[in-house]
Amino acid sequence: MTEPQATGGDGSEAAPKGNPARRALLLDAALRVLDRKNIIDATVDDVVQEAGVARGTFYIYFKDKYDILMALSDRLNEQLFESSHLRLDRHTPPFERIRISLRAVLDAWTQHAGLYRSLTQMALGRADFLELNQRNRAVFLRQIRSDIERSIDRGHAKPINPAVTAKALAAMMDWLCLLWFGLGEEPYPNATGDLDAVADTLARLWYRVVYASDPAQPEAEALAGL
Amino acid sequence: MTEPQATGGDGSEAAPKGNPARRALLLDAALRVLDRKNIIDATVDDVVQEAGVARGTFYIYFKDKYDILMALSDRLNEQLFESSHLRLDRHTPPFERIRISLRAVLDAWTQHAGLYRSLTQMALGRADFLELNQRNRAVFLRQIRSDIERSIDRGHAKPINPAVTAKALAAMMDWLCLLWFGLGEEPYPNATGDLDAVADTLARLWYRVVYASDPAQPEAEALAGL
Amino acid sequence: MTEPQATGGDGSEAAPKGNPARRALLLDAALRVLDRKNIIDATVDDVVQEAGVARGTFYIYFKDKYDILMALSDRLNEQLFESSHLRLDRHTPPFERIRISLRAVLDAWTQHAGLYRSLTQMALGRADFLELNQRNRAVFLRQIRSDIERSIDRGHAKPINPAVTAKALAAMMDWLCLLWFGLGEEPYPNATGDLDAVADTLARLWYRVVYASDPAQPEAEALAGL
Amino acid sequence: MTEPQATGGDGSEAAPKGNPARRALLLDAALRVLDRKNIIDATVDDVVQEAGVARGTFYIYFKDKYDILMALSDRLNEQLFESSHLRLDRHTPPFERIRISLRAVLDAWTQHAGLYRSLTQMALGRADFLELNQRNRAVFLRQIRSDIERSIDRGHAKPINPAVTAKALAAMMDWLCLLWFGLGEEPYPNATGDLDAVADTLARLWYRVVYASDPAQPEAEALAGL
DNA sequence: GATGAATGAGGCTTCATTCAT
DNA sequence: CATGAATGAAGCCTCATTCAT
Repeated sequence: MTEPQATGGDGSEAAPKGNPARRALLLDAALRVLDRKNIIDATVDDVVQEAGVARGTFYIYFKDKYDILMALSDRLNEQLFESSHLRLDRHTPPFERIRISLRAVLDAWTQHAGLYRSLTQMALGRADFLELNQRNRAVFLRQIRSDIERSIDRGHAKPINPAVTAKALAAMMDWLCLLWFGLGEEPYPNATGDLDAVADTLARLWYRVVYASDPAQPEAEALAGL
Repeated sequence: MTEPQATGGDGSEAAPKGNPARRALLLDAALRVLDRKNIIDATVDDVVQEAGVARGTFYIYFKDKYDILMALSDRLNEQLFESSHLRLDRHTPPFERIRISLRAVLDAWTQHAGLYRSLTQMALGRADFLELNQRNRAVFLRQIRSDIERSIDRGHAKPINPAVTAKALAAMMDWLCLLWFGLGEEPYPNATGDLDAVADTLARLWYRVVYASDPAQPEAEALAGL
Repeated sequence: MTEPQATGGDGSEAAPKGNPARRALLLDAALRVLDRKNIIDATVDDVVQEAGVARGTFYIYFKDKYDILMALSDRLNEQLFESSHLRLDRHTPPFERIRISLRAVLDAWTQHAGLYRSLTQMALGRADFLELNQRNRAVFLRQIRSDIERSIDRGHAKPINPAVTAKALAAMMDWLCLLWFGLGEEPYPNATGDLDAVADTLARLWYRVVYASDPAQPEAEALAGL
Repeated sequence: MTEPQATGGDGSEAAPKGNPARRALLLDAALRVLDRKNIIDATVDDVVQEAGVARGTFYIYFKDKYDILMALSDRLNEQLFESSHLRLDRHTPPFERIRISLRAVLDAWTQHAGLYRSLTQMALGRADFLELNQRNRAVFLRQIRSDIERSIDRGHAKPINPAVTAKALAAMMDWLCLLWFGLGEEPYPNATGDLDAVADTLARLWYRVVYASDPAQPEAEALAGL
C-alpha cells in the first residue's frame, strides 16, 4: 500500500543546513498552509508563496513537501517536550491525573489541529509517516498501559488485556480529537467552548475503563480540579 | 482546508449508465487496487489495468477516481445493510450484545480494510467525503448513544454525557480498526489470529464505560454466547 | 493552413443510403444543435441526443460531423433553389431589383444564421469547406458582376473593376449578415425589427456603387415596390 | 481593421511573468504556427515544438492556446499603434484619403493574415473573441461613420443611414481581405501583385458610397497619388 | 545562499469511431 | 437497420525538481 520514502527523521538529526531563520520562516509558512489545506492538496508553491521566498529556496532546506511535514512534526515534538515540565503532583488522585492529562491533550490539539490532520493523512498512505506516528504515540501508549497494569496489580479491577485497552483508549482520543479539531465535528454543539466539560466526561469514561467503577466523589474531585 | 468537490453522492441516484457487469468489474478492480495503494496514489490507469479494460471505459461509469470510491462506499453500505439481518435475540444479555456487535465490526474491517482506509484518507481532505463518513457513522452513533441513555435511565450507572461518550466509543473502534486492519498495527503480536479475544476485551472495556462496572459473570456469559 | 479532409460532397451525389426519414431526423437535429453551438464545439453526441437516436446510428448516415454539415448545406441550397421561383418582373427598376434581392438575402440569413455561421467557421479552417463556400457564392458573384458590367456598358457610370467590385459587395453582405444574424451584432439597436429599413439603406449603398449616383426618385420607387 | 487598443482580454494588465524574450519567442512561434494551421487545429504542442521549448514552459506564459492568441492580438495592436504615426496631410483630398487608408489596410492584412484568420475564426465561436474583435473594429467604425455624417452634413450626398453604411463598408473590407489574404481567394487572378490597383478600385467604390458620385478627376488624382 | 525560469514526467479527460448483439 | 458499450488516440495541464545566474 505504501510508496517510496523520502525523508528520514529517525533520530539521526544532522544539524540543519542553511540559515536557521530562513528555515523557520518556511516551517511557519508551511504550518499556515496546512491550516488551510491538507498535505495532499498543498504544493511546494503554496509554501514558498506563503513564505515570500523563491521556489528554489525551498529545496535548499527541504527535500520535498513531505520532508517539511516531518520537520514540522519534529519541531512540535520538541516544543511539547519542553513545555511538559508541568508535572503532576505525586499525590494527585487518579481521576484528577487522568482529567488533567486529557485536558492537556485537548489543548495540544486545539493548537496544532492542521498539522496533526496532515500527519494523520500521510500516516494513512506512507510507511515512513506511519512509523513517525507510531513513535509519537509510543510514549503515551506505554504510560496508559502501565497505568492500567498498575491498577490491575493493585486489585482495583478485574484483569483486562492492557495492550488492547491502552491502544483502544489512545485511539479513542486521537480520532475523537482529529474529528473535532481537525475536521470540525464537535462532540455536541458548541463543545469547543467548553473543553473542561468534555475533558471531564472523557476522564470519567477513562476512569471507568481502568477501574470498572466511577471515581469516589466525582463531584468533589471535579470541584477541587477547578 | 478542502477544495472544490468533483463527485456528488448527493442522493440523486439515477439509474447507472451502461452494462452493470462492467460497472461491477470496475468496482471490483478498484477495490483490489485500494488494497495495494491508497486512493491518493491510485490512478484511473491502475483501475482500468486491473480491470483489463480501456481507459475511456472508466469514464462511462465514473466521473473520476473519487467517484468510484464513493460508489464503492455505497455498494458496501448496501451489502452491510443486507447482511445485517442477523439480529440479536431480544433476551441477549448486555455484555453479549456488545461483544457480538463489536465482533461484527471487526469482521467488517478485516474484509474491507483497504476501502475504509481510503475513505478515511479522503474524509481528512475533502468535505464531501467527510459528510459521507459522517452519514455512515450516524446510524451506529445513534445506537450507541441510545444504549447509553437507556443504561442511565435505568439507573445502571451514574450519568455521563451520552453525546461525548458515544462519539468517543465510536471513534475508538474506528481508529483502532483502521490502525489494525488498515495499517497493519496489531494491538498485540498475532492479535489478528485471535479476533474473539480482542472482541472480548473491547466488549469488557465498552461495558465498563456504559455500566461503570464489570459484567456480572463475564465467563459464564461468554460461554452462553457461544 | 488546412488539414485532412473527411468529406467529399463535390456534386457526385450518390443516393443517400438508409431510411430517408431517419436521415432527415438527424439533419434537423444537427440544425438545432448548430443554432446553439458552433460546429467546433458541437459533437456527434450532441446531435444524436438531440435526435434521440443511438450513437452508432449517426455513422450509418454520415461520416462525421463535417459530413452532416455538408449535407445541411446541400439541403439548404436545394431549398433555396426551389423557393427562388419568385422571379423579378422584367420591368422592375434597378433600385427595386437590388432592394428586393438584398431583402431576400437578409431573410435567408434570419432563417439559417446558425448554419451559415458554422459553414463560415469551417471555411476558415478547411479547404473543402472553403470550396463549398466559394461554389455557393459563385452564382451570386456572377450575377452581381454582370449587373455591374451591364451598367458600365450602358454608360451609366464611369468604369470600375467589376471583379473587385462584385467581390467586395458580396463580401459586404456576407460579413454584415454573419455579424448581425450569426453573432448578434446589429447594425444599430433593434435593427432586426426593421429589416426593410436596413435593406433600403443597403440597396441605396449598392446602387451608388454600381451607378455612382442616387436612384432617381428613391421614395417613389420604394412606394412602387410595395 | 485593427487599432490602438493596448490591452485586450480583461484589462488587468499585470506585468507579464517571466522572461520577456521567452515570451516573445513563444509569440513568434505561435504566429508561425497560425500561418500554417488555424487555431482550431493548432495545439499547444505545435507551438512549443516550433519554439523549441518544453511543454510546461508554455504554461508559464500563457493559460492556453486561446490566451496566446489574445496576446498576439494585443501585441499586433501595439505594433499597429506605434507604426500609425504616418498621419495624413490635412489638405489631402477625400478620394486620396480613402485610397491611402484602404491601401494601409491591405498592407496590414498581407502581413498578418494568419493571425487575423484565427482571430476571426474564434470570434465566430466564442463570446470573448467576438468582443475583442468588436473592440478592434470600433475605432475604424467610428471614423468611417463620422466621415459619412460629415459628408451628409455638407450636402455632398442625399442622406443614408450612417450606422448601417459604416458597418457595411467595414464588413466589406474585413471579409474581402480575409478571403483574399487569409484564404487565398484573390479578387481576380494575380491581384496580390497589384495591391495599388485594387486599392484604387475599392477607394472609388467607397467614394461612391459616401458621395454618391465619382471623384472629380479620378485619373488625375490617381496619377498624383503614385 | 537565493533566485525563478525551464523542464518534462505523469495523470486526466474527451470524443470520434468501431463492432458485437 | 439500430443500438450503445467499448475503445484508445490525442490533447490538456500541473507540479516537483533542476540549474544557470
